[in-house]
Amino acid sequence: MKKETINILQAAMETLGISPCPPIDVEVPKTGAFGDISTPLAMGLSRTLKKAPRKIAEEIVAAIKDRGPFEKIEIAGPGFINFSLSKDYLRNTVSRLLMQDRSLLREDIGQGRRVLVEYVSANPTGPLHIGHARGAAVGNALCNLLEEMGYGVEREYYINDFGRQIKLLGMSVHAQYQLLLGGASEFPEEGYRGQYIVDVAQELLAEKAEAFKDVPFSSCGSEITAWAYLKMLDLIKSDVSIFGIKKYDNWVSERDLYDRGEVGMAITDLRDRGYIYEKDGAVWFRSTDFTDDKDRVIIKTDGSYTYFSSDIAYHKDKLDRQFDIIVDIWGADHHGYIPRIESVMQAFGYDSSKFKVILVQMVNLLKHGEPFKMSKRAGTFVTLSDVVELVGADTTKFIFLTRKADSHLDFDLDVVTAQSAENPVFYVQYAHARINSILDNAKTKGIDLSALGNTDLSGLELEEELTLIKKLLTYPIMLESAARACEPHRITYYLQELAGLFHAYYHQHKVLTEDMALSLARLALCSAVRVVLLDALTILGVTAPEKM
RNA sequence: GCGCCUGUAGCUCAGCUGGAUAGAGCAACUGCCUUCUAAGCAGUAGGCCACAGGUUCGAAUCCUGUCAGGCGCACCA
Repeated sequence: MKKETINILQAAMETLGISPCPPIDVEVPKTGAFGDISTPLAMGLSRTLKKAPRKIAEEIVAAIKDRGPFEKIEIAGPGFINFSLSKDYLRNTVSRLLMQDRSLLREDIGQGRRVLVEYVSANPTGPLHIGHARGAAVGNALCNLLEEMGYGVEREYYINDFGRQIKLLGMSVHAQYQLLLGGASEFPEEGYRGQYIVDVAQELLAEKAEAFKDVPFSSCGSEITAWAYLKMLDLIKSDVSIFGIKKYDNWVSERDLYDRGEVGMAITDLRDRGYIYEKDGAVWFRSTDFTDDKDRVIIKTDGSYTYFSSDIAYHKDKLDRQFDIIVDIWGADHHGYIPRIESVMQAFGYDSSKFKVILVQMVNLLKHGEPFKMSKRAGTFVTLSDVVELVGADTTKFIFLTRKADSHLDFDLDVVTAQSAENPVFYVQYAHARINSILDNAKTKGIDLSALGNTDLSGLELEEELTLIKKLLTYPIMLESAARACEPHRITYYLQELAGLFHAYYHQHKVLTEDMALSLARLALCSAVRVVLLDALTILGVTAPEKM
């Protein structure tokens, strides 16, 4: 619908000899009174052409020779050109959807361009919690969306398996292991105290028996740490799977970056480019040459690297892999890092407009309406797997996706579980299940559904039916804007609107009636709605149940 | 103090990158199940889009300032 409109307008502009033709913007009007699709084109031209917008609109409309699928083109308001689709075109849409005409679902806007999306990347020192779940839901849906829109997507998880945190994990497990054996109980000051540490220590005991009993951390620490780290990685991978997130393509290890010498090489590269200097016994990156407000230390006076060093190496590694777009999804508490990473990108000569950071706001977890403070160190946190068990993966994902990534979000465990039956995800899923049930019903009545795509649809006359089809036609337009803006939450809103239109239609009109031709036409319409519901839910990573 | 994010109905949030008359879900009130699933539908009510300027044909949307909340400002990771 969008493409057809633009083509018509472009042809008209050519006829009028208006060149260069400005980019043509079309939009779906808020109400049907303004047509099915509309353009403010004439208003935008009024300045350069020095003519009244309505006058220009008249000229454009007069220059349209082939009206395409539109039966009515009219000028309204300050100079909008409003297009209304013919009923035949609308009915034909239903057939095309049933015949799997993919152009009605999405446009290939990616054209194979390669996108890297990094998300979650939680430290491998414990299970994922509710905060990570939001990043996971958004990242997963965004990847699905971009993939569907024709981009070559790689999903990536960066593992901070080097440095202090991971050592603390090893020390915590070591201490817990000694405790289990009744040994000395010197638990590290800032160690992790969650139940999962006890579980892992018990596993260690089961696997290695008393091999490390009373052995000091200094002599068995690296072995235990490496072992515990692998357990944590398994735990995270299992959480990802439990939550119904598609598998990652790449797990990039920070330690590997050091082992392969990439950190050193990245710094050498920056030095060659003239962005490195030494001061006060430390080595600095002059990020102020770019967007950062202060320079950053990368090698401390004691000779060790800062965390930023491996970040430099990691982002250079991303650049070396030649992606067209690089997306990092971070918790909003890391927003202060954007300028310095952007600076790194620019220092390596990369067009930083191809680098995009999506900030996912913190999840404000509530219990009984009260803030529930989580601390991994203290072991008081709600794990992702707990939430999935309590609330369900679909509901959790859908809730996270009904909001812009950077809006604050209260996740009240009581509300979410108590009202789960009124959750918007069920509203949408219910529409899908309901259609399924109607189709089943038709089958048991002996109606042949195999040729719905070729059914005569002239019986679709009702306002509700035409409105429903128009909504289906806006699906690819919505998907495109969601993909361009990297905002998968728009899909959830579309779904609620589509489901709403369907529920209303369902209540006002029987699909299966005495009139067989009409019944078939309505069954076809229902099937077409189902196609889109299923498609959109799949992109969100939410299931579409057959029955509820 | 500086920077980033947020401020839209009683509550939680949308608002399609500047368009036409401001949108939904909860909560409140009124109706609807001998009819394909009531996890549903129909209706009522609810607004100074934080505030003040500016930009233009046109602003919830862009710019400046103010106020309020959140989060960052390490030779930690």
